[in-house]
Amino acid sequence: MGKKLPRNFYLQNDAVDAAKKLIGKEIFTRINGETTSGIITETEAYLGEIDKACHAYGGKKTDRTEILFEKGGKAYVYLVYGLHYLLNATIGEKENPQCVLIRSIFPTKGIDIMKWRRYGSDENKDEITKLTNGPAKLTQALGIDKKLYGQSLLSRKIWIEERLQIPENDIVSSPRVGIDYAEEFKGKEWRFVVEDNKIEEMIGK
DNA sequence: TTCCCGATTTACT
DNA sequence: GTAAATCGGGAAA
Repeated sequence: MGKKLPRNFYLQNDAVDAAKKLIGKEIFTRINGETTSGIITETEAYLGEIDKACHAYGGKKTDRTEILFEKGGKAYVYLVYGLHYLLNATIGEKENPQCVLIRSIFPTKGIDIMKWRRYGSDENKDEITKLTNGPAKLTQALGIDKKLYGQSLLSRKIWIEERLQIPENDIVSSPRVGIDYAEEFKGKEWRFVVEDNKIEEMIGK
């Protein structure tokens, strides 16, 4: 079993570094006694007050964003397009509202449970990676919704563990997705991806 | 109180 | 390739 990431990991004041380091870690939820997990394969960094793509840009504190301003290591969950919940890990000391969006995971534990949550049955025969290869897909599979807003990432409901050491060369950076409004920040390569087949090689599937 | 539109997914043509 | 689904945050009025 892996080791839970310590509080200190989330207190660094550099979401870009944190986003890179979260690649290859394993995220778990335990909802209604059912444990599900996956290895993180895609992340994006949101750099807080200075970042026009970040919800806390300009220090904007609202009911939705207030958790970003607390000490790092919490789940920032919010609804997009009226339909989908997205999950972020908050990063930084108090009053430093950075975060990392988890955009894709490689399913590991509780795969049948995740299939039920996504498809309403465990019969689906799509490639396993399709189960959780999107920011809203993985929240649905992991059973994450508004109830986990603000939940500590060192809790029993949701947490992240050490897992794979991904070689630097296997992590590809690119511009973030869906933030064209962010002007000079839209080109920043603050998105990090490792290919699914690298994960498969490393865990021997 | 009204109005606009989004850090997406899925099912169409 | 385009469009529908569907909620609520937050700015404007």
